[in-house]
Amino acid sequence: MARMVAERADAIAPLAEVFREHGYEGASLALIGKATGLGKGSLYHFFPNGKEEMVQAVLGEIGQWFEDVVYSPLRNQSDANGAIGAMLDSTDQYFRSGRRVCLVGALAVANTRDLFAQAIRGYFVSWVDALQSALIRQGRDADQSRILAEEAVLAIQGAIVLSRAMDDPAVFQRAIDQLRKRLVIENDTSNNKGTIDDSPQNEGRLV
Amino acid sequence: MARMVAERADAIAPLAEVFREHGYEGASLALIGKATGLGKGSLYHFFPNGKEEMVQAVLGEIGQWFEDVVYSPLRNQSDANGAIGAMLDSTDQYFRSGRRVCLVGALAVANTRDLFAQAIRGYFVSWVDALQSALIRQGRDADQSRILAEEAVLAIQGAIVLSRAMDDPAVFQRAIDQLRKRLVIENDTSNNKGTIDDSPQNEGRLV
DNA sequence: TAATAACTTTACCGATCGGTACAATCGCGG
DNA sequence: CCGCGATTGTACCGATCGGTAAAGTTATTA
Repeated sequence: MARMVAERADAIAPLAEVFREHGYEGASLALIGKATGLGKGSLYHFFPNGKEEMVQAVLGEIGQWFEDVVYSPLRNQSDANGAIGAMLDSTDQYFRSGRRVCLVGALAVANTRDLFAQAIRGYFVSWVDALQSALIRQGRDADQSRILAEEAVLAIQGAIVLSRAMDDPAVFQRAIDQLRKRLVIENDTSNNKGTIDDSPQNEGRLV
Repeated sequence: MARMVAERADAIAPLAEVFREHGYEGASLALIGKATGLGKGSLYHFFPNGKEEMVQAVLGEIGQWFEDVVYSPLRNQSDANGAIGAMLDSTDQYFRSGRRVCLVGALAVANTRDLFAQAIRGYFVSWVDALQSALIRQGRDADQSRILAEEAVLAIQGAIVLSRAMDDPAVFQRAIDQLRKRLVIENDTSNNKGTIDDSPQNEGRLV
């Protein structure tokens, strides 16, 4: 027989899925128990503060994953341009082209926002800051990078909403494509370094 | 004493607010009763199919409002450029610079999406189609207009999420500003119906 | 192997859920 | 002023909610 004694860490991933799919209030202890394979006793053993602690644990795990896979490369990787491209790839995979909801974004628009305000805010602030850092290292102006980073993060959240509303992952993928055009500087080794066009129509595009 | 007998139409606005603030599952009949001032008896008299019918009624009202105020001008107004600008103004006001959640967007990411899939899809399809129509009438390429319209609608949804997550309406307003730069063509020196606003907020912009 | 800690099962709690039934009340046309 | 349909208040339903208590079982350690 497989091990009867579970570990807290094993519950995090199923918890994340059930909260993503049903939201904070919609995820009942019955659903949570089914998703994790744990009874109430075990759940309250690992998370004495109930659902709130479960979500906090999930948010911590999500934050750590993004820190390792997305934010840290954006901040530290010498190839800023490559880090931005990798961010778009990771994001597309993580959100399954919009089929998977962003739990943090969903919590941000729910009435339970205040309970997790700090974690929600931190998630997005880190993302925008890290992306801005990479954009600046690409050689862009700091203010323009700020705007661009905010626009990019916001577009990803909006793309999830819209692609789910349309029930069409292509919507999400088009949004990622557009972001790639606006954020990643194509480097033809043959030609000059080029300049960055900050005009409204071609904002941030290399010309 | 005010009239004791309520009308169904009077309940729609409070219903919209309570569903916006608490979501479909989170809006209990107790909350709904408090928000509308109606008891269960009245509520089930006006909406025999319960909460689902209430939300459908709200979605219908929302759709009608956007049709009248946003979509129709985008499609039919001869001044396409002006209609786009007006759309951004209306949107900023309607969503209270991100302080007010988009019910349709919130339903799109909730697990109850399937119940209202048709209305949700119609809301966004109409928006994107109408905006594309205006962009084409501005003289833009059809394919590019499609992409741009999708990006704009998506950005508005994302801006709501992000500005709520940050608890900062300025995030929403920056997003609207950026959209104005990208969507509204300012260079029409020919027949200029507007005036130049020199106030700090709108310096040098056509209003 | 005995003691102890970690984990699980089960039964149960009061509160609230969405929804129903129905009698009482209201406004209005006759 | 009557009668009738539209509206409302209230009591109630079974189900489920999040959470607690405590006895039982398993793994770890000494």
